[in-house]
Amino acid sequence: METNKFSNQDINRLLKRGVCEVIVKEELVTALKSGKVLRLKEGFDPSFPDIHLGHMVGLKKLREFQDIGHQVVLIVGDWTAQIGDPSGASVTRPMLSAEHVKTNAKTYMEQFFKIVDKEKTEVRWQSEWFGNFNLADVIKLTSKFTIAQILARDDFSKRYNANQPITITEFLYPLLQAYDSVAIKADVEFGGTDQKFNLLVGRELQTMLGQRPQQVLMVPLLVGTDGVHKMSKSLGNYIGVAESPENIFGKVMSIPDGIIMNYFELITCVSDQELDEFRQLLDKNAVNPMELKKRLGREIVTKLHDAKSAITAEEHFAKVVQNKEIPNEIEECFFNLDSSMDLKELLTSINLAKSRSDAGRLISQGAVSIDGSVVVCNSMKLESGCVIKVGKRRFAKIINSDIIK
RNA sequence: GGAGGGGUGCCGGAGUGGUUAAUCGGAGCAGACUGUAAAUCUGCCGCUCGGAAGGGCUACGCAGGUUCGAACCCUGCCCUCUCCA
Repeated sequence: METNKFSNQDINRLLKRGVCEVIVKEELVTALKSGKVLRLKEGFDPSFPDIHLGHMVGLKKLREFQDIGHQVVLIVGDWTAQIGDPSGASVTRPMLSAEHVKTNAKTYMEQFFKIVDKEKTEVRWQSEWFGNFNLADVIKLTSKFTIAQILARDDFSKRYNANQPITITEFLYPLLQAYDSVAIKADVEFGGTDQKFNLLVGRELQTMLGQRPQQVLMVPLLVGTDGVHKMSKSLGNYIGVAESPENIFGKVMSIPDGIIMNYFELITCVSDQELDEFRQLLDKNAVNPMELKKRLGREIVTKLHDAKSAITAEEHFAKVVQNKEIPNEIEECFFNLDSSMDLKELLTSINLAKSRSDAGRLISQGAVSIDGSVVVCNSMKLESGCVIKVGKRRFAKIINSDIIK
């Protein structure tokens, strides 16, 4: 099987937009030109089954490689999941049950294949090779690297210098990931720039074991909706691939103006020429950034859902956020309105407030309104079918639970 | 094995016997404003009772102790870091 023929210009484009660094670039270019189908490795940790836009940068690039004929190998990190990627201050995690790993992997793949072509993807589980590992194998693997080498990784050295604990299992993480490359004979491994160390260990181990070292393609880290930190679930500044169109659109609208172009470039397919136009418009203040953000939101929702959802999501945003109106669809909540009505109780029980104290706070801050009028006291008469609004965008339609009986 | 640090609310990090539900920063929430769920400003930010004023309960690694009173002092334990071996 051969890949499609394509020019230097195509290769340039492929390795430029949304790519941070390629090691070794000349070799990858040669490999791409050779016409050989390359095995593109991408791994994931099934303890975090949710994909967000940050991951999408790399997945989109994988897709581009697929579209010209290359093969993706998706690795389910059912062993590394138990260690936890040492980038944070994470510690060894409890073993996930086999069942749990399975359901997480399923969830992950549903999201993964929204972007990557399922037909051109081979799914492999780490346990296929690590399941048979014994202590001798572990010793053989670990003896190939030194502590000094491992400590060269930025995350490790930072923690080490800050007198924070690092377990030996965490040191194992890069080695396991590297061995994956050997096991599947990877030609190229994809990852964020924060993965550089692990990716390079893969190259080393492959060389040691007589394989051709994989090429490493690093994609930039996407900044989160806060505009400051990298997008991550634990920081809460993420936009999930599986979220509703309304949520995705709204979250896109909440990004700071300064990172609009960054998002366009990394996670949409809007052409380079058009992006240049946008940049000029922004520079000259010739466009309201909000309009560009709306376009961005439409692009992203279309990619993750479809064009129709994008339109609905935008309408929803205009209606609810900009005009402060009530959305078309409101979740119905059942509550017994008869007995001595207690609004705090109601808000808490339908999850519009965390606790009765929280509900009290919201009421006193004027955040709660019923059918458009702001509530000032706790006890009041409610009609079945009334709409409660809390804050800017939390709504519930209250149905008297007695009626349906 | 020895010596010395450290464990505080979602996170970072003050506080070393009472006025501490615990300074401050970040996150989060709300209101105002706006060009948006941007930015900015203001307020809130353990649970619970109360319309409010105010009250009760729980909380500073764990378990005890001293004291009228402890995040703060003492004892033991657990976790963790550094240095020496």
